[in-house]
Amino acid sequence: MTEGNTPMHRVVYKTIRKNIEENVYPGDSLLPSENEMCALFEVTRPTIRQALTRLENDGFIKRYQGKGSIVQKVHHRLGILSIKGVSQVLGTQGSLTTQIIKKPVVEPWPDDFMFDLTPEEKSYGCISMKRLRLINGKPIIFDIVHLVNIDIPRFCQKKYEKRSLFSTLKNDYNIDVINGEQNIRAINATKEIAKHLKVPERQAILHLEGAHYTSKNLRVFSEAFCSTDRFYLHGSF
Amino acid sequence: MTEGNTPMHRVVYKTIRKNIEENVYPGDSLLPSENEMCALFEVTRPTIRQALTRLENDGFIKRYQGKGSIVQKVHHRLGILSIKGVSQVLGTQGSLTTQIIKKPVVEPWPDDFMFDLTPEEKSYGCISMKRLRLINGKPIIFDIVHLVNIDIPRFCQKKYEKRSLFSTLKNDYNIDVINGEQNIRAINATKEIAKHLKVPERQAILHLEGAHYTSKNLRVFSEAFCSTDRFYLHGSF
DNA sequence: ATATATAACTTGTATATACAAGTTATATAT
DNA sequence: ATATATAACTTGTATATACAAGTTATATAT
Repeated sequence: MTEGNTPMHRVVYKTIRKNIEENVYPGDSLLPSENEMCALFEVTRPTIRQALTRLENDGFIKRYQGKGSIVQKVHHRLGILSIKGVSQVLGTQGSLTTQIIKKPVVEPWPDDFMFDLTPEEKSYGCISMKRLRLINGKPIIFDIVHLVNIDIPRFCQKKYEKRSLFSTLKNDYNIDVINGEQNIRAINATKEIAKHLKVPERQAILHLEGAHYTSKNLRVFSEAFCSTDRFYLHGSF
Repeated sequence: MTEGNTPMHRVVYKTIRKNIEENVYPGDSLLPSENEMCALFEVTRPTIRQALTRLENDGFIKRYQGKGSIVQKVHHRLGILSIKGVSQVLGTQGSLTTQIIKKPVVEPWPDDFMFDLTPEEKSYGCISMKRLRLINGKPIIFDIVHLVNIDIPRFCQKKYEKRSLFSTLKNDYNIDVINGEQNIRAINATKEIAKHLKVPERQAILHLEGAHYTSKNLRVFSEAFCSTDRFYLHGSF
């Protein structure tokens, strides 16, 4: 009924999602039918359907009565929003690359941190790093990450140019993001932000403050500044 | 098993949601238990649970094992995001009021409309109106609505200062929003936008282009400009 | 080769039933 | 009045079963 302590509907959800993210089930393909998955996972249809409902809700698949479940193309995401090109000529928005502006380093929290911290979190201190994300060589996001310094071994020594921070946490440390929140504003670019994003100073920039809640005693905070002249954020509901 | 043509899990979802929105179940209160609702709606637990799962997913309730389902306070929403004050001293963000800048009027589509239109939609033309939304007298959103002119009787004669456009569609015309999408950018305020929002020209403004898909052959488009110096948009995932 | 009817698949909706795990109310002992 | 154990509630997880409604594959007739 469960695998270890994980309920089967969660096991099914995670497995299918992982297969989608790793292109085992590519975008636009049909997932195995519900009956096939019952055999695969050795559970019954209501359990499979619970997992599929959540996958559909999270945007990974779309279900059609009588036809099957179609895998949706994975978009680059920023919290609840995905990044989309002003011109769709890029296909899947071109390749997203990352430059590390400031490598991960242990330091005290900034004085006026954007989210309230618990006393425990304050006492741990934080690890911070700065990244620039580019699509086709054009900088579109400048972000500053802070995570609680709960003494994750060798975290600061790892390379993040080619690996997602969150997939590193998941794969190397078995730390999963459970949920999160984002605050969104528009600000005029400061000199520093303008320099990183290669836009004129005072140009309008999206400012996103996000907090991710994980399966361990670890919150990950991100402050992202996005240039939206050639790319925008997209949400559906 | 269904009510008219509506499956019971949807009837349950709509009824509970309506009761929450109309304060029959106020924020922070306990919903009736699943067993009580089975009796109320004359269905079984899986059907109730399907509706509750969706209510929780949409942010209306939060469920606690062994305890019950707590109604969440309703926030003013803009698509998938809610409006939150920079200072939470406002409680539920103060009162949101609406001024109609331009009353609903039938007119041709703008030449360079933000979303692609079908030939059918183009031939119908549109109804458009402009609104200003204020919190505690401070303008925060200037929005321009276009909806396809499918000949909704007396639509242009109705008052929208005190009524939601979407609740008017739902209650007077039985037209429900099914889903939608939003594109989000930051722009520098033009002279017109600055005037409406009472901010300096060229100040950074959130620009949201939204399309709502309804139960009838009607799409509703909204172009919103948001001042985020005292309020910001919030999303959770 | 083509059209049509039907079989066989798919997802959608729903009831019935059972037990696990968490919280709250109540009974009892002191 | 207080502490503790237990009963009674809640939501969480899951199997079993059946039929509805939509799509696709196949069989058959021409």
